Amino acid sequence: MNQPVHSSDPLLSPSSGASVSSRTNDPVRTMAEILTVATHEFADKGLTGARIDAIAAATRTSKRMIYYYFGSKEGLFIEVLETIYRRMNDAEAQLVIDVSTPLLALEQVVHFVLDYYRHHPEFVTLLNTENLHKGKHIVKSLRAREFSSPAIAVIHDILRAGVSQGLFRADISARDVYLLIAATGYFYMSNRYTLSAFLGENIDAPQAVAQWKSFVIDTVFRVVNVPPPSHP
Amino acid sequence: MNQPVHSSDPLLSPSSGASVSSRTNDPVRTMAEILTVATHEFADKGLTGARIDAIAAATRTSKRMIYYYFGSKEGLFIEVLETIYRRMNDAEAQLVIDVSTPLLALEQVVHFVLDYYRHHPEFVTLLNTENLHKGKHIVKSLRAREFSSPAIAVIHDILRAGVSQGLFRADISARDVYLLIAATGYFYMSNRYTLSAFLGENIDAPQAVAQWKSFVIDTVFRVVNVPPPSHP
Amino acid sequence: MNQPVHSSDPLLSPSSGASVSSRTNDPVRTMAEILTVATHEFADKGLTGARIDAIAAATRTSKRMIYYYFGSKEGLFIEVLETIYRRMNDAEAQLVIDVSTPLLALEQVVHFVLDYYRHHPEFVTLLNTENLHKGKHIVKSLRAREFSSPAIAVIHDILRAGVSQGLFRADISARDVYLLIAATGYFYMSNRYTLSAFLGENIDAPQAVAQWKSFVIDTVFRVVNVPPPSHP
Amino acid sequence: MNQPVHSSDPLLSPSSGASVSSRTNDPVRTMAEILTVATHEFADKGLTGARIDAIAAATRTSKRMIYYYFGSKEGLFIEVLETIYRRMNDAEAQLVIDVSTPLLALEQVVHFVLDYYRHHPEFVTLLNTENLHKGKHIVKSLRAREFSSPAIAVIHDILRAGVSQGLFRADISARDVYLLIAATGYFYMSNRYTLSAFLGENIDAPQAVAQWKSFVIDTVFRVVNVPPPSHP
DNA sequence: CATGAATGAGCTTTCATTCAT
DNA sequence: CATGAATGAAAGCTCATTCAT
Repeated sequence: MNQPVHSSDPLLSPSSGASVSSRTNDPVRTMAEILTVATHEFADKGLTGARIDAIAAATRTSKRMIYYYFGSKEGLFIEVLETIYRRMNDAEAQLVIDVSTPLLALEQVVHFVLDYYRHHPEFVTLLNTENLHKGKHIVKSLRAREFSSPAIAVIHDILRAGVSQGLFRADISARDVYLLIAATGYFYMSNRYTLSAFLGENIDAPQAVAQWKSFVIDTVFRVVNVPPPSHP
Repeated sequence: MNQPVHSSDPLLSPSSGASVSSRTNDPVRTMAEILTVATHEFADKGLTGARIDAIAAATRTSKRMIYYYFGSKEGLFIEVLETIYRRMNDAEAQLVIDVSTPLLALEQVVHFVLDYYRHHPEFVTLLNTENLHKGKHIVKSLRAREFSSPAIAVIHDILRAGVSQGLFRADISARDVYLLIAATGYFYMSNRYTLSAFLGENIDAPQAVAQWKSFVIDTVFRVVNVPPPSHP
Repeated sequence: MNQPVHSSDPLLSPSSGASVSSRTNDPVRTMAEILTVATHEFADKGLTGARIDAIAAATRTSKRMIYYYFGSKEGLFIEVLETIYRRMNDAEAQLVIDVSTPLLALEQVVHFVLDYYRHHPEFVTLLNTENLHKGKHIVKSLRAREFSSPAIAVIHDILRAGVSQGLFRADISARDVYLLIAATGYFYMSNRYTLSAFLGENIDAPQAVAQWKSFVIDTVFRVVNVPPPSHP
Repeated sequence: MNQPVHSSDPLLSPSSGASVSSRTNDPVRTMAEILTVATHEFADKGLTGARIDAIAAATRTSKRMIYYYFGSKEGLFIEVLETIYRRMNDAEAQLVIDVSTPLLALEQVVHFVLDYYRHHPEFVTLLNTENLHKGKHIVKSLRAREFSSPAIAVIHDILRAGVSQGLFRADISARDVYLLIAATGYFYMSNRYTLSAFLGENIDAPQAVAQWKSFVIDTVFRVVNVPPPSHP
């Protein structure tokens, strides 16, 4: 209902590349530009705080085109969500990890996840925004269902390798380990402003970030290791 | 001064204090009512999404009174933030914990924190909203600086007791343990909608919640226990 | 660009330009209409007393368009100021005066200035309003700097001619003569209500106006002349 | 309808001086304070721009008292007008001038009037405000009718003395001379901001003011004299 | 494909004024 | 005399969206 003419239409609109007569008609580029700008605006201001005017102004196109391509503010937001999800999925999919050294592999995963949040603050705020709206947009997205969470699969492989090497305990799920890593990384990033005020320290300082990361790694190691601590 | 007498009054409506018949002039009640309603609205819609009209409509007062008492939408939001922070602080301060059994005590803290987030979803969304705005309101609040995070102090005492009983390792800070607990509880609650969509399961189901809680408890135990797992 | 076609149109309403049937999209006309109405409202009520609602209501457009074109109430006021300044400038520029008869020419200038204030009461109140605000809007206007006060130039030429004919004294500036004429005309018009109350007479009566005008002409003659003409 | 209890009420409210039991009850002082503050506010912002809240805040009393004493915003404005008129009248009445030297006396009057406007900018803006409202408040004032414009009387005496000394021509009215002086002084002061912008010079500079004043004196001399003084 | 003009509904905020005590 | 609480009406301004070309 919202994307009329895409690249999936070989006839009818020789867009994209070097078209024939029209001047700036490059729908693919236009849509991409809108999406980029919208991602920043939504991440910066939230869904209700974002302004269609502001997005249009930061673009080489006009407000009208946003409606032409995305139908509505919500339609645009949905595509923004899809985009950032896909990007994270793609990044996870490129995680190349040597499961023959499970502990090292786990450490790499922690690094990846925590760094990803840190380097993509818009991912964090956009997810928060979507959760504020009780996930109503992501469930409307068909494409969102395609994402396979490669990171969980990776962790799964690592855990299996660790178990078979006698390093890890067996009764633990990749899902839980993933959630643990995600939680520690996400929370630290998402709540950095209120945490800094609350704790009276600058949570964002490189030293603090590094210390937290090593604490998380240590925690994850303790979670997967066998023998388990002898707590009664 | 902020959560006075609501509908929870023993009798019907001879509002607060010793007045008998007056219908209006009860500033304490008026302010409290505004704050209560505003907390819900801001938690539900965010700062920009919240509507002063909606808040006023859900109140026995008028829009005008909101500005009389709170000056602006932002002023109201700041007081809402202060209120929820104070409430959490008060709740933490009432944590009565027997440090003579450190593991049990830790478990109780985890229960408390995770339950608190679960039972106060508005706390979670309001903090997210404040972080979306980069913490600009909480730093304006003078009162916010008075909060002492009793939970961290409690954890501190527990850790010390555990160490002196030879149960816990010594090189761990109460701050990190607190953040670990908070992160796992907060993230699970805050992101429950996107997580449910992403994982393809209902994260909110009582069983899932219980399983996560026990995973967190297990994780915390492993973090504090000595001897540490023998990872090289 | 600012006073286009109004009700003074020869035919009925095929508004401006070459359009035939369109009812709305005529920005030039829309802006001009807003400016005309706003000039009256600001002149009548002052800057703070003027109501955007009232301006919009007296227009075929909506309040929204005022903000679309002028950005804010102050922005609109600035353009109103520019407009009335330009109009006076244009009027002065069309003063065709024969300097070969300097006394007659001076008299014509006095007539022009005093008549201009009298026939443009909005010019007087708008300038008063701007001065109440300490000239903060006119300094923001770039266009206002282009106005060249043709009247002073005209007086300058008259004075030079008068001197070379041996009629006028030489040590007098066009600026001072202009200010003298402006002061007498402006004050009489601007303060007509309080003056009438204060003097107990109707300053506005045609006879009073005529008498004042001849007094001013006499005064100006005396100021420039050496020796003064022995007119009884 | 607007001043309930004044000093004209010997019984009923032993206010003013050192009262018996009540604390700050000094209606005379309170009213005077309100009037002073209101004069500044109205002069600074105009009638519609002035804020009752602002006036009350700058006072030791409350908003309620303004209504108690003056009835309404307009009632307060009327009394402010009366006050400044009375003050000018009083100042004029104290003009002591030696009519035996008519030219010197005239010069003193010019100095007085121009200096009065210069030192009482609020007088100028308040009159402008009243004229914006077409003098509707001053006509409501009974007291305003008592003012006798002593300055005109003074000029009248000077002119008569000058005529009898053979210095001045006889066919000139004190009213016109007064208006001429007032116009030049008032206009220069009232329009100083727009004039400065329009002329591209700082009309307010002491040198410019002095030059204008001597031009006005010269003009007045020329107006009254017959034969004109042969000042080169 | 693209654009500038237009819009109705609703937003936050302000104001002079009055009520209850 | 005095005060803090309360208020209805309306102010200036903004928003997502659509129309005409």
